[in-house]
Amino acid sequence: MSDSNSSAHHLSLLLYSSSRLLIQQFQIRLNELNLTYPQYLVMSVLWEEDGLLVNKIGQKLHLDSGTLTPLLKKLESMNFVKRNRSESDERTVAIQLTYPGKSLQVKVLELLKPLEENFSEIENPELSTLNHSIKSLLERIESSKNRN
Amino acid sequence: MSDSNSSAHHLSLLLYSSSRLLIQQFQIRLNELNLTYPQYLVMSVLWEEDGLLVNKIGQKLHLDSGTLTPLLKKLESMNFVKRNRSESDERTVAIQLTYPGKSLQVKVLELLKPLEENFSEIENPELSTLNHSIKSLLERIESSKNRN
DNA sequence: TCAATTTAAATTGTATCAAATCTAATCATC
DNA sequence: GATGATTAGATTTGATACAATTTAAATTGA
Repeated sequence: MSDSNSSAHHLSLLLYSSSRLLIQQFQIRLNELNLTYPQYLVMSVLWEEDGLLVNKIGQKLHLDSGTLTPLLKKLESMNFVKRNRSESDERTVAIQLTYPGKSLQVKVLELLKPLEENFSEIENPELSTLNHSIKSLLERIESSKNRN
Repeated sequence: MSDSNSSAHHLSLLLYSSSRLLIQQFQIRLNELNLTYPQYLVMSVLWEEDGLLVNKIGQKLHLDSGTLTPLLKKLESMNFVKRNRSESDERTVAIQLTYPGKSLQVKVLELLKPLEENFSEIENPELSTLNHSIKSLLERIESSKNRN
C-alpha cells in the first residue's frame, strides 16, 4: 500500500490514528470533570467568545446540528451553558455560559497543564511546521469540497 | 487560546478537524460500494495481509474489539470476509478474505483514484514531511502512554 | 404581497469509538 | 496437574458523527 497512488490513503490513516490517540490523552484527564473531548471543545470555543449561535460553533468545529444539539443539551443539563432562542431570529439558538461554565475554564486548564507541558518538549519549529502543514491541508480539503 | 500553553489543544483540534474532513472525502466515494471508512481500512489491512487475527488488525488501526467485533460481523454479513476461530488457540479469531472481498480491492482503487490524483498535486516533499511529522507525533503519544 | 426558496435547529437512523465488564481459553509456576 | 494470572474476543453502555428528513422562521422576487 506504499504505491505511488496511496498518499491520500496513507495520510488519512495517519490523521485518523493520531487524532484518536491524542484525543484519548485529553480524555483521560477530562474524565476527572466528567467532560468528553467534544464537550471540552465546545466549551473552549465559548470561553473564547460567549453567546455564539449553534451555527457558529458548528463552523468553528466543523460539526453540524445533528452532533451539536444533543451535546449542547447535555452541557445544559450539566449546568455549564444555557440555550436561548433569539428574539430577533427565532430560528437561531444562542449559547450562553453559566457561572459554573465560566468557572470550569480554570479547572480544565489546570487539569491539562501536564499534557501541554509534555508538548512543550517538542521543538517549537517542528510543531509550528506541523500545525501550518495541517492547516493548509485542511483548507485544501475544504476548497476541493466546494468544487465537487 | 493561542497562549504559549495551548499547543496540544491547538494541534488536537487541527487533527480532529482535518481527519474528519479527509475521511468525509473518502466516504463520499465509498458510498457507491456501501462501505464505510473504517470498513475500508479493515479491508485495506487484509488486502495487505490476509488471515490476520482480530488482535493484529486492531494493532494496525489502533482499534479494540469493541469496535472491531461488530464491524467484522458486518463485513462478514456483506460476504467480504469470514471469521474463523483458530484451532490452535480457541481464543483467537482469524479473518479471511472471501473471493468477493478480494475482488473488491480493484473496484475501491478505481473509485478512489480521483482522490489520490488530487493529492498528487501537493508537492511531494511537503506531503512526505507532513507524513513524517505526524508519524513521529504518533510514536511520541504512544510512548508517553506507556509512561502514564 | 405572498408563494417559493432558503436557512437554522431538531429529529431520526446507522455506524462508529472506547471504557468497563464478562467469558472462555491459555499460560505460568510451583 | 491444579490454580491464579493473563489474554483474546464479545458484550454493554454512553457519547459522538453524519446523512437525510422535518419543522418553523425568515427572505426573496415576480
